[in-house]
Amino acid sequence: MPYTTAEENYLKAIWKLESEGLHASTNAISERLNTRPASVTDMLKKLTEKKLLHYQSHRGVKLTSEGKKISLGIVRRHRLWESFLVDKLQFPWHEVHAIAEELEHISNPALIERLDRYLGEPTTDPHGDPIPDKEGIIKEQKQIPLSALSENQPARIVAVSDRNSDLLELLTHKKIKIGSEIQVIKRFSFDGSAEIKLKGSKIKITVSVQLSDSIFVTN
Amino acid sequence: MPYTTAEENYLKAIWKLESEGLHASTNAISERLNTRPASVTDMLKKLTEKKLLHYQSHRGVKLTSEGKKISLGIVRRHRLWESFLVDKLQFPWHEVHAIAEELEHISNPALIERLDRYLGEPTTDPHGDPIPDKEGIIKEQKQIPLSALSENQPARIVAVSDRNSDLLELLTHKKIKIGSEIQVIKRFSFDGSAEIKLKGSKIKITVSVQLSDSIFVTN
DNA sequence: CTTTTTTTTTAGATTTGTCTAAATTTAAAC
DNA sequence: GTTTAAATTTAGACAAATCTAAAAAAAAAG
Repeated sequence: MPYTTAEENYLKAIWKLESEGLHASTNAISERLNTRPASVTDMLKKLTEKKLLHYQSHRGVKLTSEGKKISLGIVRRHRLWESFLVDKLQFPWHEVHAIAEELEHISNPALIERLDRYLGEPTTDPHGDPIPDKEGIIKEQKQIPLSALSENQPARIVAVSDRNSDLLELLTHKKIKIGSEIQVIKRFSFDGSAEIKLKGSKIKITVSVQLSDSIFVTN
Repeated sequence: MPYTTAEENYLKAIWKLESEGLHASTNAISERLNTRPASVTDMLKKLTEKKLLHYQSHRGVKLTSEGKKISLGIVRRHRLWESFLVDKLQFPWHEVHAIAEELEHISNPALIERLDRYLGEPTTDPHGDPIPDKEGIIKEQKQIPLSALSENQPARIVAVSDRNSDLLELLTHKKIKIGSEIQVIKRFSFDGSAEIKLKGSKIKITVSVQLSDSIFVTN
């Protein structure tokens, strides 16, 4: 019942791949976790024995429903701690991901329940990602990357990738926030960059492909 | 520079023994950590190589000044988290020690600094133990166990052992709190038990030796 | 000051999570 | 459809932290 930090990191990585609609292959997991593929194979076998994964050699893995449950618990803890760090300790959002990666492995249920209540039972974390509830139910809102938004279509930023702290620093600098109303003025096929406008501001902001792939909007 | 959880647990155990005026012998450490003496010997060697301990075979250990610094950092984190859990998350104090044992190993300096500020830079934790400051300076207040307090001598409870969650439950039940003014009415040499009176209350409370060894007072 | 007991250390094994290098399987290219 | 390339797994090794059993050292008892 108690999983190691290593096991939890694998579960979370696999869950993320699945939730991004990607195939959880040995290589994909090894890239996310910065470990060698051979190590991944070993762990996949171990987690399969524990009935957390469906695994067939050379075919990648899928979480079992138990595996999903565990993963959602980890994601919940991670996102609650991120909320705590930003809302209560006033951390700039780009600093919180790494710290939450450590805090998420402390799995005392009473702690998480009290933390949740203390924070006012938030439904999204500082990056706009939904926080699974106690039962592991997560409200995925339909969202598309800014790179897929058509020109002139008004939209609202609902989330940004939390993986890269440099990205978040850039967003802060350009004053791009969760909840901002946004519109793509023009997109350039040469490099995929786009000029966007934030509601309530006259100035145009140029965003690179890399950036528009990391910003998620809804309309 | 980054120490493992196991290393930190040894350092903290040794620091505690030293701060209780005890000799940090292999056996004493092994009892505190619930490990076998053979394992302790191995770790003592390892920590000695890292210049955190002075160690001579069969002679026990002492912390070096670097070892002391590291230990005080761990103690600081532990006590700050305990304060957070009680003051902010409203945990009953007897539940917080175990959780803080996990949180204390997260050693992000910015996190601890912000937590400290958020809590109002507290100087003692919920059990009355002093919290080392950022520089590792700890204000030890002179305190004696209640078992050493003479009859009728008025005193104030300044701390209680935090090691045993059952103890804290008992204290809560008997309404014995940090800061309570207290007096030993009579002590019985048969079993070392004592009858005490709390200021502002008529009723006498009987405390066992075990209990009076775990309550610390000043006068 | 020997003998016995206790404490501590050594020696060797085990588990977990990782690695490298080589072998194998699957997928892609021609 | 072979051949080549990429992905995955196997085999074997290693470091960390633990254990048991046995040996050695120190302390206590006589």
